[in-house]
Amino acid sequence: MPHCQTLLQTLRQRGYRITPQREMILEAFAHGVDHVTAEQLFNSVSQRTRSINIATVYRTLDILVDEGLATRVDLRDGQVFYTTARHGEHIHLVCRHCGVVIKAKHQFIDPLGSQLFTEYNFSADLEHISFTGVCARCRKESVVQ
Amino acid sequence: MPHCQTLLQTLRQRGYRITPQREMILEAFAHGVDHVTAEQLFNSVSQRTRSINIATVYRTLDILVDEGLATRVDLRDGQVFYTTARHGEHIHLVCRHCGVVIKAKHQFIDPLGSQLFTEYNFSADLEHISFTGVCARCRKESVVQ
DNA sequence: CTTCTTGTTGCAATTATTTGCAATAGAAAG
DNA sequence: CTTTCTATTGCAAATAATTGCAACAAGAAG
Repeated sequence: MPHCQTLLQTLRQRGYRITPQREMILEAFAHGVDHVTAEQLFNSVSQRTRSINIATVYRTLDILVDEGLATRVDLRDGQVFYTTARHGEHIHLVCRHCGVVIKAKHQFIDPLGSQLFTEYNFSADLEHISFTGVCARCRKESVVQ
Repeated sequence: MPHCQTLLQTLRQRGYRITPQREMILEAFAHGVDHVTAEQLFNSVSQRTRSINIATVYRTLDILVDEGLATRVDLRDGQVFYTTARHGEHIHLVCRHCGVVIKAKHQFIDPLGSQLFTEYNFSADLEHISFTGVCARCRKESVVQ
């Protein structure tokens, strides 16, 4: 079953209505690249139909995030990206100096997830976590702390 | 030495000019509450002077983040907060369902920081990290995954 | 103290995101 | 299939955040 079908079914199960707009947004979202912005999704869907509004894209993405089906990734300089669980789990290491994004092995974060659950009864969404910091090159080049 | 003086000195050392606007913003930032929005800082400084512009607040906060002196915390529903390193290290657990924020012990994340440094030579900013997820109550009440 | 360089500011315009509301249309029930 | 309820949409307006640019001023140099 394609990933977008999974998303649609999940939303339906949770009481959301499936509209043509949502179908198209979810299809573009699930089949697209790793990270997309709301704007990119809107443009993608716009090529197929005129019955789509940027507000609807934002609202649909909000639902996905609230339901844990997507993650909002703030990769520096204000650009907000969205990503699905489909693209394999990994950690993003974002350099706040040069903006480079390093994909790190996800396993490093597993112990943390367990601890947060045990200690705080909190189920953290760690599928697509991202950390900011300074990469090796920028640390060498400048006196950036 | 007050925290705002430390911030000022650090910025000066790194080649930034110290303007009255920056002094006032940093003082409000360092002496204020744990988390503030750009808007709140602007209002705070506005009470003292008319020589302040919201754009300057945003630009100053951007510098602080780039320099690792502040952290941008996206606590759900679009509100962006900023926090300094002064307020003790801790992890934020933000429920994506009800929005509650739980402060967790910071020590849980230390091993991760070491691993990222060893494996990727990446120096992650883990002072004020925040994770989204679902809190215990919301997990009980609904069928939220 | 004065000069000079260039980083910083304020303003206004732009872009990004959210929201209120009336019209529309899923989907459950008959 | 039709009705009914109400979630969802599109639109326009509101709000949040960013950016270009000319005027200004911090701070180094003399």
